[in-house]
Amino acid sequence: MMQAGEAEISHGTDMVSDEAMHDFLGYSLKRAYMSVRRETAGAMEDFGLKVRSFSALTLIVANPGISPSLLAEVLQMERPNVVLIIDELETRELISRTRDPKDRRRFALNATLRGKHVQQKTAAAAAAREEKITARFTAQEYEMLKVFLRRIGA
Amino acid sequence: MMQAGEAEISHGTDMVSDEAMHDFLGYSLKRAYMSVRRETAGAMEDFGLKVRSFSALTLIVANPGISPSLLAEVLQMERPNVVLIIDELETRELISRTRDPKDRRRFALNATLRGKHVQQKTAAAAAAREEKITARFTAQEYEMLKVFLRRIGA
DNA sequence: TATTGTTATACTCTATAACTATA
DNA sequence: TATAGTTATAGAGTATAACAATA
Repeated sequence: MMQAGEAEISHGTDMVSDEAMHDFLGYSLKRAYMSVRRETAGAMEDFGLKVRSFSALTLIVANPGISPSLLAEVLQMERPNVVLIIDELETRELISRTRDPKDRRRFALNATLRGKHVQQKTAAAAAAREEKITARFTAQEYEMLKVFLRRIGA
Repeated sequence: MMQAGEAEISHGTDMVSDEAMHDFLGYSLKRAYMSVRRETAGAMEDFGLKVRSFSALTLIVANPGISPSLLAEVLQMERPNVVLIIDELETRELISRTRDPKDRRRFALNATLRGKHVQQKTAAAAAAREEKITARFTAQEYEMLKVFLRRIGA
C-alpha cells in the first residue's frame, strides 16, 4: 500500500517504490535518521564541528570531569576513536584534558569557556534545523515519538 | 529529566548520562536505529547478506526488471556503490543482469528463484529479530511509530 | 593482573572523477 | 550532448591489536 508523501520513481509503465523495505522498522528508522542528520550535520559544520565532535562536546559540557573511557561508553564508541575526537576538541581549545589526581591513569575532560559558547551556538543552530522537521508534528505527537524512540534505543 | 530504562554510568558520586543529547531528535533516532540494526544485521549475516545487499535484493524482488540507476535512486546510494552490490548478488546467483533491448545502455535486474528463496528466508529471520523490539509496543503504538517515521524520512 | 589512554592499522561504507557504450 | 554502467580511488567512520603508565 502506498503512503502519502512517498517517493515513487517511474519504471516503464510502472512505478518503483521502496515499500517492501518499509516492512522493516530498521529501514524506516534509517531513512528518518538520515533525513534529520542531513539537516543538522550542515548546521554543525557551520561551526566547524562534525556530528560526533558535537556529541562529545555536548556530553563534556553536561558532565564536567568525565573521562575518555566513560565518554566512549556513553557514546557507544571505541576508546581509540574517542581519543581522536578529544584531540581535535583540545587542539581547538574547546576542552581541556587534566590528570585525575585520584587515579593518574584517567583524564578529566572539561569544556573551556570557548567550548561552552561554541556548544551553545551549535546546539541552537542544530535545534533550529531540526524544527524544520519537527514542525510536522503536534506537541503531543512529538512527545510520543520521543518516548517510542527511547523505548527502542539501547 | 531521567527516563525509565536509560543507561546511567557512575562517575565519582555522580552519574553520567547522555540526556543532553536526547534534546536532539537525530540522536534519539540514531540510537534507535543502531539498536534495531544490531538485531537484524546478525540475522542477515546468517544468510550471507549484509544489510545493504538484503535491501537491494528485496527491492529487486519487489520491482522485477529495475535498473541499477533506479535502484541507486530508491536506495539513496551512489551508482558506483550499487554496482558492487549487484556484482555480489549476481556472483551468488541471487539475481540476473540482462540488457534492456529497448535501451541497450540499461540492465534489467531480476531475482533468480534462488534469490527469491534467500530473500524470503532472510526477511523472515530479520522480522523475527525485529519482533524482539517491536514487542515493546501495542499494535496501535507501533502503527503510530511507523506513520511518524515516514513523516520524517525522505 | 586489570584498566586507561594511546598508536598503528585495517576494514567497511560512502563519495568523486573519469572512462565506455549507447542514446 | 546526455545518460547508464563501470572502474579506480579517496575519504569518512568504525573496529582490533598491542603497547606504556598506573592501579
